[in-house]
Amino acid sequence: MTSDPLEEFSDDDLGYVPKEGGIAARAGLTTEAPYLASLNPEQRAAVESLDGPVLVLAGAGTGKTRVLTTRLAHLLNTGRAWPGQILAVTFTNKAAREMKDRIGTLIGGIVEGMQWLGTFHSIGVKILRRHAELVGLKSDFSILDTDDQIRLLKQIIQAHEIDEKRWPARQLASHIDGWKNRGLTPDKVPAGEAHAYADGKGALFYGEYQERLKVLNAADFGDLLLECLRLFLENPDVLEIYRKKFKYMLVDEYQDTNVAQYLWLRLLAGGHKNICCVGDDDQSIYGWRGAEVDNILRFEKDFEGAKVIRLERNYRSTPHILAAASGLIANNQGRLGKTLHTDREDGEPLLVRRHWDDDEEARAIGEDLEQAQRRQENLDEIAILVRASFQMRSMEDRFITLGLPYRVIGGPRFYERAEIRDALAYLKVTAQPDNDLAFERIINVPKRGLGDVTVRKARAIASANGCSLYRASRMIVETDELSAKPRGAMRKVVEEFSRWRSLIDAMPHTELAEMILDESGYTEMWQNDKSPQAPGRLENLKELVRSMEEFENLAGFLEHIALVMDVERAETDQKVNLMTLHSAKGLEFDTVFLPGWEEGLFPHQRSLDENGRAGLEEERRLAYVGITRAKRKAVLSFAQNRRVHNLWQNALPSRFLDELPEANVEVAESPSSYGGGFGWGAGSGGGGGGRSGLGESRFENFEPFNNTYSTPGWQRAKERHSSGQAMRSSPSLIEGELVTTAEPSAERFVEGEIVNHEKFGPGVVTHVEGNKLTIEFENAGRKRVLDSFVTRG
DNA sequence: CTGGAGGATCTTTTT
DNA sequence: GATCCTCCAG
Repeated sequence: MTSDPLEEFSDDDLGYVPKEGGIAARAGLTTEAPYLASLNPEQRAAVESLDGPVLVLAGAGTGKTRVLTTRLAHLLNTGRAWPGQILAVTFTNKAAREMKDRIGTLIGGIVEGMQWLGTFHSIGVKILRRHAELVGLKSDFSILDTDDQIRLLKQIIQAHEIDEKRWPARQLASHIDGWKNRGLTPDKVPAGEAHAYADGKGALFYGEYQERLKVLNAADFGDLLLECLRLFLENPDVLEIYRKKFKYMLVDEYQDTNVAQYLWLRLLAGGHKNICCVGDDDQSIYGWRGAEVDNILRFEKDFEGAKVIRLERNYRSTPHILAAASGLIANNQGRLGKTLHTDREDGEPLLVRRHWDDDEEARAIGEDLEQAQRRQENLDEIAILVRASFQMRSMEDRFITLGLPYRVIGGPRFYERAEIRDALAYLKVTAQPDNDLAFERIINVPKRGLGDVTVRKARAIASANGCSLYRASRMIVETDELSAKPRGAMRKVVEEFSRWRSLIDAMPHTELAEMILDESGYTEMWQNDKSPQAPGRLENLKELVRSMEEFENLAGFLEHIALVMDVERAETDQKVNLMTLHSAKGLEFDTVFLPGWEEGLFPHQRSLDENGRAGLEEERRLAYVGITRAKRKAVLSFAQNRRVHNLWQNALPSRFLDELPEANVEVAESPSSYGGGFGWGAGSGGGGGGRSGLGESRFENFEPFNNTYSTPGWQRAKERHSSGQAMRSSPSLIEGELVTTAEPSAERFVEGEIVNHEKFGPGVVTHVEGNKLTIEFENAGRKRVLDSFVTRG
């Protein structure tokens, strides 16, 4: 079969224009493709508007992925473009894979030709490797992960003798990431911002870091885009190649693009302007890592003559769920505005539950899950979505006790585990001897007597000779620079690596990997380790070798894992899903549990403190994402007491709960609510319900717990809450509300005051920070608590 | 150079 | 509570 047009198409046929009718015509299909018939009018418009800039505003559950894939199929089917002429970018590997799969089922094997369907990063790498020399790299440059990045920055910080305690490398890394996200090279960093780190050394270090990367022939994640952008800007001829090549562009989750990505897209779309962006401003939840909601809000201005298509018909959720989510998100100001509607008529209101503490919350959810299990419901269709990962622990504890099958999605990434990184470092050094960071990582793992001193000597030789650490190590063993013991150890390491390298082409890469791990003593190190995690780590190492089987060779495997930080595990058993709200985006479940709707946790205090109103709105979008994951049922809950860092904090119902339309919400006391043995102890002072302040949460005082809310601490907390609510109308004051808001002086505690805490007993206030008190308790030691938990005397 | 003890910091989310 | 880091004694 030489008639397959794809076989004749080479990626370098840039000027090639497919003949009229394209693949479909050749294959003898009719003009009215069957896949169009099943679309609703808006979806169809989104699929068929092929020319010029198009923004598809796709609300939650409106068939976004379907539109994207059908549009791709349509482009191919109508002969507008060959697979290799379409650029389709996503944010996650998962999304890219899913799109590939779905196109595959739609139009068969053509997917193979879609070489430019992938994440921003993977496409960036592909382009960079081809033109690496133009940005000061070699085409086999290595890709640093966050960990490598931090270690490299630490070296730079140390070289400048900066106190790393005061200026953590992490912080510098996040500044640099931020700059890269905004498309700023070191020379472009605004002077004011350079001062954010180490009294103005930020930009300087950024520059040095970039230089080091070039010497190491490496790029970090941010570079994959930024350097690509620089490549295009400095080499118009290169840009022109890609402008011609990509006749059509497709962008998924456009609301998540950062400035660098936006600039990159705009450059590429500059010629033909056939760019279609799909997204939902209401689901923009990645502002903290540089995403600019503004990109989507500004689309019509940026791309002249843009067509905007709204997908508002929801195929996922019940009317109650949709109405609740819509009511909530309507509180946001910066949005394009959409009204989701559905034809469904069934459904029950959202359930809001109050719990005493996080354990009770977990217990209640556990009971619901057991019931669902008894009713033979599909556990895969149930999810618990939490704001912060620490919330997962009480859930997991409970599920383990109950023997409920569950899976954690997103959790600690496989490739980020220490043992996996070590093993990978061995493989990397074998394949790429000049990978200094990898070599440094394992030069003394397992312990072989090559400590700091030895490594420093080797590094000195390396920089004196302008060569890599590995080469320097080879040189150093020929000299008397090292004393006998380290020299012998070093010689052994270096020789082993060169032996392993010589075997790369001689044996299957999986076997080689096993051999390296065994002969280096790495496996043995964990076998001798008595910690309870050790067997799991050995298991992970086996899993790693197993996962290598899918790849042709070592180099292919290493390239893959640099970009795909997660491993897909085939799961067949039915399990309840546990994950963060962020990783739930794009998924849907029959029933969704949303625990932890408390002020400070959700919305997260940090979001409010650091980003004020914008932070609050992003949190609200996160809430919107959470609710709209549910097809049939959503159960929201909040706990009045939550353990954070092992000390108890009292909490108030999230303002988001109050923003849900009453008609769509049903309030329930926790089914297993008996308050436990904690008790509020003191205070019976009656009549607490007298306040009818506008700001009071309607979830604070429902029966039958009313009487417990009259303690002085609770009263204070309520007042604070209402002052917080008052601030909602004057958004500029959002920052620092609740926890740091000053109360009327009469209520404040001062240092040295003797106080009593319901749980910890008597103690002395040693420090006051807003309403956070540090108290030296007679029996419980030093704790940080909120003032509403203690009484005078 | 190693290992253990003690201390600080932290828990938003990802390529 | 956990992990990561630093410091100090062998």
